[in-house]
Amino acid sequence: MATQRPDLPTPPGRKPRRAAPARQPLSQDVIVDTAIRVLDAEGLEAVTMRRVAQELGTGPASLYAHVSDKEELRELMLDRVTGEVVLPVTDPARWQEQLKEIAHEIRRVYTSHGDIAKVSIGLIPTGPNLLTIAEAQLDLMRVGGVPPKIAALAVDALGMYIDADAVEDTVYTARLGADEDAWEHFHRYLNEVRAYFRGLPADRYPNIVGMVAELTSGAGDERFEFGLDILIRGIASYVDAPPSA
Amino acid sequence: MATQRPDLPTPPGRKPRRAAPARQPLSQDVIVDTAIRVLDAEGLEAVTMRRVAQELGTGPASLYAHVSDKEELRELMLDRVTGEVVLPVTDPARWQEQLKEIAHEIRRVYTSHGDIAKVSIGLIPTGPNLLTIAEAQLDLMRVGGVPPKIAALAVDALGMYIDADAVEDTVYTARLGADEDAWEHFHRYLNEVRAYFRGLPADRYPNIVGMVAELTSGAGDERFEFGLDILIRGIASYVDAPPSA
DNA sequence: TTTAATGAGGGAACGGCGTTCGTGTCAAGT
DNA sequence: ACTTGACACGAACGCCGTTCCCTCATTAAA
Repeated sequence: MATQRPDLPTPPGRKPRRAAPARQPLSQDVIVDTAIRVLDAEGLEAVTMRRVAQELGTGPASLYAHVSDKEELRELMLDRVTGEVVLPVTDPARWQEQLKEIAHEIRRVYTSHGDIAKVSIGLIPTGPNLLTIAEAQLDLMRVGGVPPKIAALAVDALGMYIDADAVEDTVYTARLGADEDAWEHFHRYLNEVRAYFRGLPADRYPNIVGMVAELTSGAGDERFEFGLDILIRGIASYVDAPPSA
Repeated sequence: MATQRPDLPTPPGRKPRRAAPARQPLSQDVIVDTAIRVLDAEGLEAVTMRRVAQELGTGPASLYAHVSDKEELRELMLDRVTGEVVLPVTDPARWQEQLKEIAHEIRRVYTSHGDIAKVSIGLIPTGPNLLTIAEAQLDLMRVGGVPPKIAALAVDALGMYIDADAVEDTVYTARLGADEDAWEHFHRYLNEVRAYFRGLPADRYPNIVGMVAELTSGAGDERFEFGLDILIRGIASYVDAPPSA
């Protein structure tokens, strides 16, 4: 950083001011901002107290005045990120499509922020942004005629599916950093898996061997869409009466 | 440890034997065994190289002759655990029920082994035990008349759902150790969440406020069963023709 | 205007982590 | 009897989250 030179005596007529003359004053917001910048650039594992502090030109101890915990910082990051999700205006005629749109949107936001989905998994959503999303989903299912109990569980199941997919996505994207040949490595690995499946004993694993193509095909988007379709169909199967509003 | 005293000369007539006289000879199997014992007792976070080594009465460096990585150890643990899953014999008439039975069985095994589900998430299943499970699931869907492409994706979606549910389950079970009053703490927290939901502005979150009971009810088992039902219904909705065999 | 209280900032340290290096030790092969 | 090679492991490196405690700018009270 070299903003300080303690080896030189203070010149006369100049009071020895604080170390960093005009740095931003360190608040929860700027900490979360910085943490997300590190997350985007190097993944969730790189978001350590020390790293964030260093990025702000200070020591790790300074963060604990604004954030109680590393866990709290992670949850704050998640809430900040979920604020980027854009929700549609409920259209009763398209409730199933809109449910899918929301899922795709969440996935888009998650996968654009490294491994952040890992924070979401196994966390009861209480942040305002996540609540707004849940509200939109519940609204769509209400106008679609899904029974309340089913709708409540569907929010849960959808969330789990989106989280798990996003995590899976980023696991293989983030392997070996975001170097240019990460894709090549991934494809190499996928081909290894394919060869491994094909080479399995056909008498013990007839279905797997016979379905290698189906099991290993599908880029992230397509696979996600299919799984989503299964879920939405399942949800829709509970609809008895048409919506009233 | 103090099993050795290099500062004293070796007494005559006694060859200075190895430190530990008759310890088990350290193999990949005993390492995985020990790791799982720690996992069961104190959770996945406690499974560190040092901890496992200590449990075996040795240093962490010794493990690296049998296990390349902590990550590899985790995957070996997962594979060992999935070996406990008991699979039904395919009965075409009950393919949907049996698909559910498998899911429940996996969940039972996972939740009986601490946070092990965290390892499963975002990992292409290549271990023999996980492959056997996938084979059974594919077989059930084949006889059920589910199109191969859908079946392949369904295996994935089911796995994600089971993993995510098991993780969520253990997150709140494992909070504050497995002390006797962990449940009480959990219920206290759940009541806080309920009160928080009820206190939300009803104009912005009408559905959430109106569905507090549905959203926060359901012990793990019931919730899991409902989500599973949604998934199976979705899968079944793709069945066009009845099975041939 | 002076003084006292407040509380954020941050240097240093503690205990623990994954992993590597180099050395020691022993059993099997020659 | 000697070599060799695989395994065991003490020690160390560079990380980590978190806490202790002192410095010091700011602010409220006198």
